[in-house]
This record gives sequence, structure tokens and C-alpha cells, in this order.
Amino acid sequence: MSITIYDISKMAGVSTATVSRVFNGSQNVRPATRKKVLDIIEKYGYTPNAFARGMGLRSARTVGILCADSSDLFLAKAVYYLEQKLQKNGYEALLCCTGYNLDIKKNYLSLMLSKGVDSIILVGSNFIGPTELENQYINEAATQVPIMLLNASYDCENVYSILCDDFQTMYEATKSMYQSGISDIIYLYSSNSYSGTKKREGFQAAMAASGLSCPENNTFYYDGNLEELDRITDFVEDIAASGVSFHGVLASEDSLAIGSIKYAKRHQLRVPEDLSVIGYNNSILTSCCTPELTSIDNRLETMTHQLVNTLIQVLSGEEMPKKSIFSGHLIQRGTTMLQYLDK
Amino acid sequence: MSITIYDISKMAGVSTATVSRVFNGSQNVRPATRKKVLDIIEKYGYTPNAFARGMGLRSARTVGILCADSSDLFLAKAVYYLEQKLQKNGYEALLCCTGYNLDIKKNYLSLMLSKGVDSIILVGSNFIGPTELENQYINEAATQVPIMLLNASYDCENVYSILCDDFQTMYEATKSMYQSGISDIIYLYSSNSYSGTKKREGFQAAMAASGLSCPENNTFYYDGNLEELDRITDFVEDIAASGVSFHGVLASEDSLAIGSIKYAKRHQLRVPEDLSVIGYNNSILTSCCTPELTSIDNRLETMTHQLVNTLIQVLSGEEMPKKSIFSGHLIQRGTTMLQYLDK
DNA sequence: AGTCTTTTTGAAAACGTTTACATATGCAGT
DNA sequence: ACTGCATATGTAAACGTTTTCAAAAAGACT
Repeated sequence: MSITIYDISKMAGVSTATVSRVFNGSQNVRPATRKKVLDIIEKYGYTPNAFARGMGLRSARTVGILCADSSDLFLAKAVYYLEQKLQKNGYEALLCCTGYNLDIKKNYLSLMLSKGVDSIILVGSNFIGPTELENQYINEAATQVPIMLLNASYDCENVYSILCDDFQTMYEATKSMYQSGISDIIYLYSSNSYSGTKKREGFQAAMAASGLSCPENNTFYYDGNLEELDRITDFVEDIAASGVSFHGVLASEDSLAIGSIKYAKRHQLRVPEDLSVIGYNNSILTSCCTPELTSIDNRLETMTHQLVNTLIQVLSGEEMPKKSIFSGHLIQRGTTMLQYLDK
Repeated sequence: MSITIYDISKMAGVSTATVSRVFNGSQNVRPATRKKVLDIIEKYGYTPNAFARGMGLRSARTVGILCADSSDLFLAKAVYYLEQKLQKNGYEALLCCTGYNLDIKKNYLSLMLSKGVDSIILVGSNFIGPTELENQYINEAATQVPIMLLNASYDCENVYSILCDDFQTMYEATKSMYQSGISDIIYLYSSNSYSGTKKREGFQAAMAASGLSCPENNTFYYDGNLEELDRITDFVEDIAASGVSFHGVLASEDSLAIGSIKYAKRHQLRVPEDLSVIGYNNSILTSCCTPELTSIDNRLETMTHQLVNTLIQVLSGEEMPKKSIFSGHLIQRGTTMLQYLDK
């Protein structure tokens, strides 16, 4: 049985109310009393019981992070940045991974709410515009606490979206590649999340705007594990084998891009001379391969900071923008020879 | 004000005790009553308040995960596996990252305890044998809840260690390289954690046992960011420039190994003909580079499963082994030409 | 010293569960 | 219909805080 506020109050010869006031830094307590109580607390190492505290305060100073897969290179970084920033603001992170499963997600949402989280952050959500069921869960949760969306967007009261303009960013990357003289470009993607969809649309829009008649089906969906680079290489190989010819690859994830490079190596194609490749996320993978991978940096750290800042303000009652949109940057490395960079 | 057990009990015309019994699946309740209550619960969407619940149960079915840096490739995977496995057993994960800072770690330990976590898992702890202060924190926490150590080991009541025999594994990897004819080997490491230290000692022991007089200072500590591969490449370059000559590299992390490969490319050294390289962790990085990186797999997933299984049993009062030790496996790929593999 | 104001303190209610104990109910066997 | 026993239900205390409200103490004026 650990030590309670009641024990402290008895030993200090004051009431529990006074101990509570001391502990929570209330102004109205005489310095002498404060010191007396503080000494006892120090001596016996009292820490308040968080359940009882939560019951009184109706807040646990905890934020739920709902993440599809925290082992994903990109999402792990997001989770890490979020945790660090929350920590700095006195909040803790309850991490739950859904593994892209909607049922689990639904359960976690209500579980988190019943645990009294002050907010829920959705990261790497497979949250797409109009998915009835998913929206309904969000709507419901948003009636209780503010919901923060990282890299997704949804219009709803009490829902805040922090994202990168993936459409525009991918649009420009595509245009750059096209303007550098490559017109037979394929697009590889592996997710139909909000941001995944936007990227693909950006690519398609740029291709359509290029005035080139490009093959109808030049986007390819990889549904395997992104860690198995050999399978990705095979995937690219299959595309080529099916008769599609291409001199440029745009990928929604760095690992898909790496797979393309490995495919090129397998067939003695030179990168970037015979095949230009652009990845996305600017992850550590970009510098593992030779030549190093041109990739798009979508300002993850900036986004997470903005997200937590917004959250803190919202929690303290301030009016905040419902959407914060950043723009990504193309980081030119060895797998491309782009000439007409827009910025 | 959300709906309480009291509201439900009134609407169902029963007592709160009965509602509680229904909700917690007690056997002693008549099917008719159960259905009646369940219907009301369903209809009004009742979820119990976790604070009040925790106060009654004195458990939140939550496990604290204390991690140095959840964005690290290896640690992120560990956290993910742990969360998934905990989830399957009805527990949630409270994630806190210490950034290798001991003060933060101490604070988090007591914070987690006051939050009523049922156990604390330390992952990627910079927990080394006899670090007085750190041990003291662990001892203290262990009086309250079981402490689980992933990839570290410490003898203390109520502390359970699940680890890979890094010493032995690195010892054998070193021996393999030596037996394949390479005797001027350097060792690169970046952490003095328990497991980091064991790995280094394994390397040194193998070198000492090789009978070769090897240069005194053939272990090199890299204290930079493991994501900045260019800096690692420079680091290896500096070693070579300082007059150390080597034809083999053993690294405590895959990224250090990759840096060595990049160094070799920079100087037109052939891998593995001129330089053999072995990494550690068998991460995704191993298949990004050319040739692919030989690395050591330390069975992370197996370890995390064992850890959670042990934890669950301990929590249900069973006697469990204080240490579970797995052994790692050398995965042979293109950066070595090992001939005398032991297994 | 006496009054008024301000600051400090304490008593007790409230928070929403679980659970030990007591009581009520249902059922089987006479 | 009655007894005894098992099962179902209700009552109320307990969990450890915070906080409201009232009372007490301390200061600041006359």
C-alpha cells in the first residue's frame, strides 16, 4: 500500500486540501506551511495516485496516438517526434497500433476516450475522404476531445488537420522529371491512405497536364511488405516483363524507389542515365544506395511540431486553424538529372 | 457529462453492482438480467470511466514502455512488436522516450508508476551493469511492479531480462571473419548500452583468442547520429587516414556497416574482395546497398514475444525464469566471403 | 484595542467504479 | 406447502484525489 495524501496531511499536521494545494502549486498557502509539507513529501517520496487524480481533474494529461504501424520508418519517426514534443509540454503518449485494421481502430478510439485522454492524434491513418464508417468513428470521438490528423485531412468540428500538400509536391516532382526529358514514367504506390491518394492524384494530374499521351495504366499498386526489398524488385521486374517500358520511376515511398534501383542493377541499366528514380519521405534509405536517391522531404518534424502546438492551444481554449498545410521539397541526389527544378 | 454506471443502473432498474458484474463478465447474473443491462449499455453507448475503474481495480491494464529513442530503426521495431503483443493480451502501451537521458528516465519511471502501470518494459536502455544511480531507480521501481528488460540484464528481485547473447554472437562472427583469412579487423560501435558493451567485448575476446597480435586500438566509437550516413563514412575515412589499415569491419549497427561500404566505394575498394563487412540487427538497410550486407539477426521478434509472455505469466502470479537468453544468427550476404561458418 | 479585508486553512462532498457482505429470490426435494 | 441450498441482487464502503464553501487567522487600518 503506497503512501497517500492522507498520510502526508497527518504527518504534516495539515488537511489534505492543503497538501493538494501545495502539490499543485496553488498561490494561497503560507511559505512556512508549504515548506513543512514539501519536506514531508520529499522525505516520504509521495507521488499522487493518478487514478484518483484523474477522477478529480477529469484529465490525465495524456494524449492517445493511434498509428497504423509504428515500425514503419516514416511513422516511427512521426511517433517519436510527437512523443518528444508532447513530453516537453507535460503530456504523455498512449501509443496504440491498428495495423491498418478498422475494427481495432474503432475499439482503440473508445478505449482511449474511456481512459480519459485529452486528445487523440491519428497518424498514418488509412483515413480517406469519404469512408462512411471511418468518418462516423471520427465524428463521434470528436464530440469528446479534439482530434488531430497528421498527414490527412477531414472537415469536421473539433478535428484539426496538419498535412503536407502531397498532391502539389508530387505534381511538381512529376513535372520536373517530365521537363528533364523523360516522358515514359511509371508511378509505384503502396497505400490508399489520404496522403497516398493525394500523391497518386498529383502524379496523374501532372501526367495529364503534360500533354503527352501516356499509357493508361502507368500507376502500379504494390501490396506487399515494404521491408522486403527483394519482393519489391520482383514487383518492378513484373511490370517491365508485362511490356510496360519506362525511363522514369516516381514512388510513394523510398523503399519502392530503392526496389526500382535494384531492378535497374539487376538488368545492367544505368541510374540515372537509363532510369531516373524519385522516392518520397527522404528517409535514411536515400543514402544507403548508390547512387543516392533523389527524394521528397515532406517536413515531418515541422508538421509534428505544428500539430502539438496547435493541440496545446486548442486544449487551452484558443481558436486555431482547422488546417495547416506545408509544402514538401524535392531533394536532388544521384538518381535523377533534373534540369528544370521549379524552386 | 458522460454517461455513468449509475445512469445505466437506473435505466435498467438494477443496482450499480449488477451493471458492474454484467460489464465485467461475472458468472453470477441471470441471463435475462444480463440481456436487459447489455441492451441499455449498447443503446446508450456506455464505457466505464477508466480513472474510477483504475481506482477500484488498482490496475489500468497498461504497461509502460520506456524507450531511449523510438525512431531508431531497431528500437521502433521492438516497440511495435511489444505493442502488438500487449494488445493481443488486453494491455495497452504507454510509450515514453528518454532520449538517453537519465533524469528523464527517472522522472518517467515514477510518473508511470503513479499512473498505475502494471509493469514497465525498458527497451534500448542505456542500462549497463553497475551504474549505481540507474540501478537504484530500477530497484525502487521493481518493488512496485515487475520490470522487464529487453536486451539488457540485471539481477534483482522482480526484474526479468530477455536478451540475445550478444557477446557470443559477436564472438562467433568475429571468429568467422578471422577464419576466412582476414586478420586486420576493426570494430565500430556507437553505444555503451548493456548489449552494446557485450558486443564489443565479444569482438575483443575473439580477437584475443585468435592468437593474432592485433593492434591495440582496433575498436572505434562513433558518437554521432546513426542516420547521417555521410558522417559515418567520414568517420571511417578518418580511421583509415590515421594510419590504421584493415580488410574487415565488424559493426554494432547496420548503419555503421553501411558507412564502411560507402567508404570503400569512395576509394574504389571492392567489397568483399578488398573489404569484408558485417553489420548487426539485420535491418532493412542490409538490402539497400550493393552488395547486400551480411548482418546478424538477433531475433527481436522472438525476444519481444517471450518478453510479453513472461510478463503476462508473472502478472498472473506464476514463477518465471529471471533470464531468457536467445542466440543470434549470422545472415550471410554479399559483403563477406566467410568460409568456416560455425553453424 | 477594534474593525474590516484579505489570506490561509479545514471539513466534507464529489468523482465513478468495484466488491464484501447481507439479503432476497429461485429451485429441488420432501 | 415447507425446508434448505444455491444463485442472484442490492447496499454501502472503499479507493485517493480535488474543490467548494465556510471558518479561522493574519494584516491593515482607524
